[in-house]
Amino acid sequence: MKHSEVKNRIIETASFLFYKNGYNSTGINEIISEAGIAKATLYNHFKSKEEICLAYLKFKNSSFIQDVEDFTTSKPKGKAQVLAIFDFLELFFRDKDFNGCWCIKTVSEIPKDNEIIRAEIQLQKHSFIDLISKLITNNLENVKEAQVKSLARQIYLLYEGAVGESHLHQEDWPIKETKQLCSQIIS
Amino acid sequence: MKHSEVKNRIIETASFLFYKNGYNSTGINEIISEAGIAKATLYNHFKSKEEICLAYLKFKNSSFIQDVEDFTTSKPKGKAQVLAIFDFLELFFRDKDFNGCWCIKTVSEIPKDNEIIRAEIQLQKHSFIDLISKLITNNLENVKEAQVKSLARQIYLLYEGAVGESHLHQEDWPIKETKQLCSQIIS
DNA sequence: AAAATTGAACAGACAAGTCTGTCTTTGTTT
DNA sequence: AAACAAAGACAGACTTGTCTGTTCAATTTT
Repeated sequence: MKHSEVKNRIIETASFLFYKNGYNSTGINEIISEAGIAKATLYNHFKSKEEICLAYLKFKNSSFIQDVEDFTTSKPKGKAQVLAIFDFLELFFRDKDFNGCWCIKTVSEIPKDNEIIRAEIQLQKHSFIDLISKLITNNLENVKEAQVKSLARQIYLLYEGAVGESHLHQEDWPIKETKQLCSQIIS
Repeated sequence: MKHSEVKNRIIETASFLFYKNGYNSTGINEIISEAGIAKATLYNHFKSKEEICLAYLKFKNSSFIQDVEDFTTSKPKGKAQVLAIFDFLELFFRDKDFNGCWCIKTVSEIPKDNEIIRAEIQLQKHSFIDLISKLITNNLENVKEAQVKSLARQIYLLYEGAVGESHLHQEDWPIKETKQLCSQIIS
């Protein structure tokens, strides 16, 4: 196996396990045995478990941003493209591997003073808010420039609430209610 | 110290540590040394760490429900009493011990198949939704009976989103934005 | 006297990370 | 083409330390 392939395999395996079972509950031994690699190989690619955690967050986020962009742009222009993020979430929720937001999960597990992980997570969330901002300016003509930031944040908050609560309750009414609410505020 | 006082001391100490540092990261040894009791005493009151976790969740929730009720009823009747939950959250957020939602934190840490903990958390959230429903029917006369459930859920989702995101970003704009949004939908 | 608490030792599992030494693959040099 | 070298992957033992939960004799409280 190529060098970069091994690294990807580690990231994918660790991501699957971290997301499914939690960061603290997933041991290095579990990762290597699942990935079918040796421990020294893992530590040849990552200098610590925390470094794998960062790679996990980045991996999840880049897939997510890509998927959301693809999904929304496949919808007809206008309000529909904005509301599409909730339809995307509905699909995400129905997936058997759905386990809520990886950022919230990770923040809940790491010590409060871990600035490195926290900074990465805040960065990711801001990139998502930026995506929503772009969706707004591209699709909602009647929204003034000065309102975009606030509106993007509100939609973001609705989305995040829906992710967490649909996961907690294991039901999809949080998605439906927030989509309904979003529809109200963009009309 | 009385028997029940010891038990309360364990619950308070464990709650403080679980909430601050996380459930998995808090060991039994830390709890007993912080509470100043012997390990056998702890296991005389609780048969497992999971049982302490349940007591922790119940302890946090009953304080919370009580505090929210006291705070909202101290405000003038009408819209203000509903919006007061976001002012309450603002105070909660400014508290140095604020660490987000204990339910979300705990759900993020426990195995997916732990039905006992999960059931308790869902119960707590429903009791909070009930509280919001009562706030609506007591304060918003123009809301029809049939709309109460949906509106309560929406306000609940706004609140929960605000808790999680203010914690994640360590800023209070999520609280301000959701309060603004709430104000819009109840007018 | 009965009940509860104490400290300390204990068991057994598991954690992150290091290290030794071997095997395989790749690419370069002769 | 053959010999060689360097890189990286391999298994797995090992260190150091933490974890939950149990046991027990001694002491304190009621």
